[in-house]
Amino acid sequence: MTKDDQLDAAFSALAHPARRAILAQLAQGTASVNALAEPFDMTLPAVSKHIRVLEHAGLISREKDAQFRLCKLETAPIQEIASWTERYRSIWEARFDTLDTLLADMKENDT
Amino acid sequence: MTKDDQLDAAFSALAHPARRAILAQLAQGTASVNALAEPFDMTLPAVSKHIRVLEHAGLISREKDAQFRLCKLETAPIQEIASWTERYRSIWEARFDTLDTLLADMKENDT
DNA sequence: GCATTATTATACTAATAAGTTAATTAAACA
DNA sequence: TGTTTAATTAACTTATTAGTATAATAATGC
Repeated sequence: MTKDDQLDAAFSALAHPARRAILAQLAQGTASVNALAEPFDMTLPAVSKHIRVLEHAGLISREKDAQFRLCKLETAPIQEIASWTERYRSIWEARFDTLDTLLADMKENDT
Repeated sequence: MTKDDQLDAAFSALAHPARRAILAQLAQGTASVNALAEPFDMTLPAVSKHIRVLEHAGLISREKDAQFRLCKLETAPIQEIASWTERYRSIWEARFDTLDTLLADMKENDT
């Protein structure tokens, strides 16, 4: 899988609020599928599918524990995304500086 | 539009390599639709649609200039995503520390 | 006014996504 | 062994996505 494919999968997986909510739950620690499904107004197979999508994107891993499948957050794809956003930081900071200068100017000139 | 919807739109828009490539082009400065389409092996209407998706997600804005529609990168949604990833930074740093400690341990004990 | 250039709209196809219900697998437990 | 609990698979529906070709709009420049 190319880097682009990995980003495709990660961005696409994160483009659903239920899946982001599942990751937020997993930030508190590992959990079973049933536990993860509990807060949602959705059938279990639907949640199961969301979990598969997250796993396919490498955002979670799974471990069998008796009759449970414990899900665990994996951060690598999130780090990839964070690093992708960094390429744009200089742009937004430059624009913020511009806005900042403009605001300072306005204050100085009492406009 | 709720914050969740904004993130949905942004993540979803970024889940296509052509759209990320368009943003990369726009990081160099504004550009017309034709200029943006040039590097792609794709029809113009297809690129036009990708641009609409980016605009809908707030990732670009447009300005009419004669017969051209100049596209401009907008960083707000990228900042939102960067900020979303930050919630998980403590987790990946903690794990890195663990790995780090483990490696140091191995070295110390010559295992 | 008319041809050219830039862009979008329309109409269509094929693939994928998100959800459902019902059936199945697999381990635990009594 | 039979039942319960956990989770997935299968089959299906509906909606959306990504692309195409072709037609339409809109401004420019001769």
